[in-house]
Amino acid sequence: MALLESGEMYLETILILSQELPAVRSIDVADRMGYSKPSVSRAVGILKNVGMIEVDKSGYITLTDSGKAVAEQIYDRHKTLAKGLMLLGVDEKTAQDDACRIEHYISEDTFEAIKKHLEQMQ
Amino acid sequence: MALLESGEMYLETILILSQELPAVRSIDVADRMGYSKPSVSRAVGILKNVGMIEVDKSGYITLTDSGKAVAEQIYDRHKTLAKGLMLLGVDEKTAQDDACRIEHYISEDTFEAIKKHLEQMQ
DNA sequence: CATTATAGTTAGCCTTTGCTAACTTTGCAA
DNA sequence: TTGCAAAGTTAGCAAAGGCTAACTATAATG
Repeated sequence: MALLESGEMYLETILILSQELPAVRSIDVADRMGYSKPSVSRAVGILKNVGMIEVDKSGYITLTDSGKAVAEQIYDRHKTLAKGLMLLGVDEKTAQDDACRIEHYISEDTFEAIKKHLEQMQ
Repeated sequence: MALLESGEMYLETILILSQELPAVRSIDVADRMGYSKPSVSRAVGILKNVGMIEVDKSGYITLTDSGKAVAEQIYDRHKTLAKGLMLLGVDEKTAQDDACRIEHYISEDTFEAIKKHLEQMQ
């Protein structure tokens, strides 16, 4: 009953949606991720159980401090990696897609090294 | 009955072992990857069925042309990514581990862009 | 108020990819 | 030749994370 890479994607999506919408519901997450309602329902239940999000009686989802920390870390990675790949000449769509996968699989050390390198490049 | 990221890892491991050993058996793959014999047995069966490897009556495994193409692509990515990360200051162990994961998740475009960039850096 | 659309949940299936337990098969050595 | 060790297979479990079908609950509309 865990949630690993997929959990990170849910949290990142919730963060992004919370910057776009006045309130985030499961259905918004499902629409954005292209997943079914039951898949999101289960993921939301798990993320709630592990203390990453809170869901009020109206079904509005908010990130807890720890959930926000994870979401922001991943989103930060996403933006940095995507921007970096575009800097290397990769087209926007591909850069976004690849960043979206890589972001879950690199260590903190590697991310920091890449980030520093990209800063020096400019 | 497919084999995706895991299949790539099996093929890469078979390629590496075939450069180290006179012949590669399932047990060698199991030992190297730290997997159980049944896990490898199934993977070998699938890779054989999809035409990525051949297994003779003695149990010796060889890559087919298509299997070798995949294995070499992944191994090439691995070496390039790991070397690149070390160039950015990531320690060897971390670079190896991260390369081992990233190698399965990037597009050809992204890999080529990274490779070109690393070449220009030197 | 009754109906319908929207949101969420429950139950249960499927695939991938690991595992253990328990066989079978084979080869070598006493 | 018997007999064990090493290699491989079979059967079946587990977890993660998608899915559909079908239900419930709520909200909005005629």
